[in-house]
Formats: sequence, structure tokens, C-alpha cells
Amino acid sequence: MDQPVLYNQPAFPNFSYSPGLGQEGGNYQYLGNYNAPSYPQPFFHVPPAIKSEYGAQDEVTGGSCHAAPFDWHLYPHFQFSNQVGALSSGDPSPEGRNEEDHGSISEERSSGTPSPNSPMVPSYAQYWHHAPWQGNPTGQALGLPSRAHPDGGEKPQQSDCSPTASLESGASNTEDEEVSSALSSRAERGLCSPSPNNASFGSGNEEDGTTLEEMEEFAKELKQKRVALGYTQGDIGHALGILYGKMFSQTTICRFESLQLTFKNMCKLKPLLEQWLGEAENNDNLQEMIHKAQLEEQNRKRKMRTCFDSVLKGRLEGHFMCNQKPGARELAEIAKELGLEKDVVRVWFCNRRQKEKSKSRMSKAHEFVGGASPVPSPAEHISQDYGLAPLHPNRPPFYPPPFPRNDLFPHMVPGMSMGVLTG
DNA sequence: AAGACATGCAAATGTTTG
DNA sequence: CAAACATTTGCATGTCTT
Repeated sequence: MDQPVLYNQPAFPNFSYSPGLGQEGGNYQYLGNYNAPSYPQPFFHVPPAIKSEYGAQDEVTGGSCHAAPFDWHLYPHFQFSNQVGALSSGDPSPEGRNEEDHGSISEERSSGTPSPNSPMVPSYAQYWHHAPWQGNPTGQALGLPSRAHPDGGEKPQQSDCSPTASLESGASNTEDEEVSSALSSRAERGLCSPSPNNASFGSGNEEDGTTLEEMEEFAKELKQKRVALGYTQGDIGHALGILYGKMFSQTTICRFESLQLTFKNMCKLKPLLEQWLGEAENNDNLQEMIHKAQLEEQNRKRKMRTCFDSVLKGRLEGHFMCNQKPGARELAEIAKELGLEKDVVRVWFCNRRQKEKSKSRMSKAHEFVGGASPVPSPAEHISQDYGLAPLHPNRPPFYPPPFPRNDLFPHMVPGMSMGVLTG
């Protein structure tokens, strides 16, 4: 049967120097059953097991993550520049970095880039003041030129990208209101406890014993040390798979570091990452690690993501148009016809219905605001943007402002950020 | 050109509801 | 139990730097 495996990212390079594994998204996803890649993987001793799928977190963190997801990162995509290089041409000094934390670099990079010092939205700067990893006077990888980039090229990345850094400096009334509304909404939902007079909502928000500050701190620390040790985000993702049987993508690590996951989700991942950090810092026997890695690579529980090509998608769409809710029998037929697993087809229909629903909500929202608003539906906004947890069904929806909104930030350059130009 | 990181979209999985 | 709903996760690809 033909599987809808359509693309492959470049095979993972032979990592001759790197302690890491290169970027995720390598070919592992097509190796079948979520096995880790077959190339050598220099990782670490398997620590005292972290049991069950993320299961140990409860032990590690001494609590549970059962609280409702906390959309603590209100504007996850508000990034002017999210690249490593954002710093490279600028002042590499810690001072420079720290001072710019909230944006001088963005300003440097592009005349069209608004300064995060400009009046912006919320003030969660406390979560995103810039990081220790910036403390690299030479601009090279912290302490690790030999492991990371031989030329020391690794730079702290994203130092100007922190959404909050960009947002923190102030806000117009409108923005304040929206943020305030958001925060209230969150507070109502018991997801955070914003100070009424303070747009930041970090203090005292805990899940599982971890406060937002701690989490943010940890994310920074993780990134700092990762860079210092010469690992990439993809390396960590792979390492987690090797160490704990749960592989993650570069994407996920990236989002963890930039706080673009839900707080709950971060609570879940944190123990693993803490373990990894410990291992990474103590590890000095990569060869042994490689061996272990080979032994350990397995156990990805999550099914590989199926990629449908456009033809397949078109045919699925066709079926969907005819019947949005096919029964088991019809599903089986479709699956057979398309050469897919029945379950894959079933899930596709589920997701497709969700999407449809979301779309119709969006159009209703558009009607509601006059038909021409670019405001996405709550569903779209909330469930897709990583930082935004869904609303409680019984609560009135919160419509966070899409970012960037030129009407909110007239000083911003049109189309300047957050994927507006991409995709 | 290649590597690292960021992000849109959506597949997969988890949870709730009927 | 199945469907709906919510959340997690990652492929594919864009951006940026070297």
C-alpha cells in the first residue's frame, strides 16, 4: 500500500564535530514507528529513569500538571526578529545585549522594525528581560567554541525576539485594555492571578509547584547552557528520546525556550529538560554515550505525522464535501481507496470537522465585527497559537488582538512580523 | 550553500461530553 | 463507545547568518 510519505528533509548530516544531532525534522520521522534515527547519537547516560510518558514529572516536580492550561504567553508570536543573527552584527557585549534586551537590536537590524521600547502592549518584561546567555563578550558560544561551532559562531539567538521584550515597554490605552481584559479573562478562569495594577501576571502563578518566573528562568537557563555546551535545539529533542524514550522535535524545544508552549505543557517537559541539562553538563564520555544512544533509540510513542500530498488532500476534501461525517464503513472505504490507514482517515475527518467549525466561527466573528475585520476567530486564535489556551466553554470568549495589528501599532511596519510574510 | 532557529498549519493525541 | 472539543507535537518551510 502506498503510504502518503511525500517529503523528506535532508538526511541528517554526519555530525562529525557536534555533540548534538543536528536539527530535528531529519529523516527519522520516516524510519518507521517513531524510531530514533540510526545514526550515532552521542548522548548521555540514561539517568534514573523518568518513568512513563513524562510520568516522572509528578515526582520530579512534586506535583501535577492537572491545572487547566495556562495561556501565559499571551502574544507568542510577537517577534521582530527571531534569529540568531539578530545579535551578530550588533553589540555582542553582555552589556549591549542586556541593555538592548528590549529591543535595540531589532532597531539595528531594520529600520522598519519597531523598537520594542516603543509603546507596546503588555508588560511581562519580567519574563523576558534578557538573558544570561547574552553574557558573552565575544559573541561566541559560551565557553564552547570547540564543541559548538569551531569558529565560535554560535550566538545567542532570539535575544531580541522575546515577545514580551518587544511588548513590554508600555501600551496605549487600547492595548492596555485588551491586555487587561485578557488578564482578567485568565484570572476568571483561574489560570493566573494577575495583579490588578500590574499587567504582568507572572507572580504567583504556579502549576505543579513551578512559578512562571521559575519556568521562564529555567527556559533561559536551558538555552544559555545549551548554547554554551554547543547543542542545538534538535539535539535536545533527540536526546530526550534517547534518554527518556520520548523524542521531541526541534520545534518543540524551540517553543519551550521561547515560552511558546502552554504553561502546563512546559511543566510537563521541564523535568525532562532538567534531566537533560544535568546529563549534558556532566557528560564527558561521548563515545559511551553514542553506544548507549544506539541502544536506547526507540520508543517514540507518538505516531509519525502523516503527510498528505495535494492529490490525497484533494480527494479527502472531496469526500468531506460529500459527507463530513462518514461512518465507519465509509471511512474504511475511503481509507482503502486512498491507501491510507483507516485511523488516519478518521483522524483527518475529525480534524477537518474541527477546522470547519473553526472557520465558521471565524466568519461569524467577522460578521459580528462588521465583516471586514481581520480579527481571527477565537477558535483560530486561541487553539492555534501556542500560548493561548482555549477558553472555558462557559466563558465569554477572549479575542486577543492579532499581532501585529497596524491599527494597534501604527508605527509598525506593515507585514513585518510573525509570519505575516511567511507561509 | 548550509546550518540553526522560528513559525504556519495540521496530524496525532488527550479529555470531555452525549 | 463515539464524536466533539482541546491540546500537544512536528513537518515543511521561511528567515537569517556565516
